[in-house]
Amino acid sequence: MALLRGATVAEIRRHGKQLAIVAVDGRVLVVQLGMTGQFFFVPRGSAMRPRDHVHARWMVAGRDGDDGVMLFRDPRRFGGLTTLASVGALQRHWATLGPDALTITADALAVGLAGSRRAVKAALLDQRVLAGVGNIYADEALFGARIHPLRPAGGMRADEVRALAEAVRRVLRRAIKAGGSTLNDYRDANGAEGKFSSRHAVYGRAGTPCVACGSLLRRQVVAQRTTVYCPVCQPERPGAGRARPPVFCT
DNA sequence: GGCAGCCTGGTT
DNA sequence: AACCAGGCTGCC
Repeated sequence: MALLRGATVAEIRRHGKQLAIVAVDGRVLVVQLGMTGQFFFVPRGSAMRPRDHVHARWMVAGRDGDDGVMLFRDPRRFGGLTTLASVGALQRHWATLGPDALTITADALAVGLAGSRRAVKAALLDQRVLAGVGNIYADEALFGARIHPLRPAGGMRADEVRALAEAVRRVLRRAIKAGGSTLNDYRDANGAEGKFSSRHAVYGRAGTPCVACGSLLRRQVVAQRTTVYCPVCQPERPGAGRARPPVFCT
């Protein structure tokens, strides 16, 4: 099945980190970028040459004459393109995902974390619990909520779950506004880098001072992923009594 | 639950 | 040459 060949795009949807291009005839192309997948738009007449690792290309005709070629590149090939026959199939496909992280509520997050003894960071990365958070933003959100990544997921106080849900929404909103986090590969469809990496509070900053308290940030593998946190702001054993307000850096 | 494995490229 | 990386699946 051609990947939407001949289709007119009706709408683009997103849930968590998955993208869906819905055609007027009902076909759906589901896109998972993985770690290095990217869409790249080459305007007609552009001198840009397709680079390596192009796995799909679409000739596109825009409404306002912005024609060109849309490429799907993915050097590491962890991403994927899947076609579905209908929006109903898309809904079933996405039923396996948890609530979307951009709008996660404390109550919905509490449901996902309840009863689990695994590390809260592992739960945040589990797309069935929460859809849309990866390694960078899991660390950033945990820092924002002052929660140690190894705390048992089901052991959060209500105020901590609330702070964590807020931190997830906030860090994602701010990252999106900055165009995302470019470490090496990430670019938007016009080739622009994301500027949020320079504002990471913890990710990629192990061994440097915490922006909130000055303690040296610690690196530790959690849930098989590199994890950076502040051992002082994010205590392994939460202090009994009043919680300090979450700290966000700019 | 943890973990290897899928790939390539950049860094040490 | 070895190690590391933004994600996810499937096997123990």
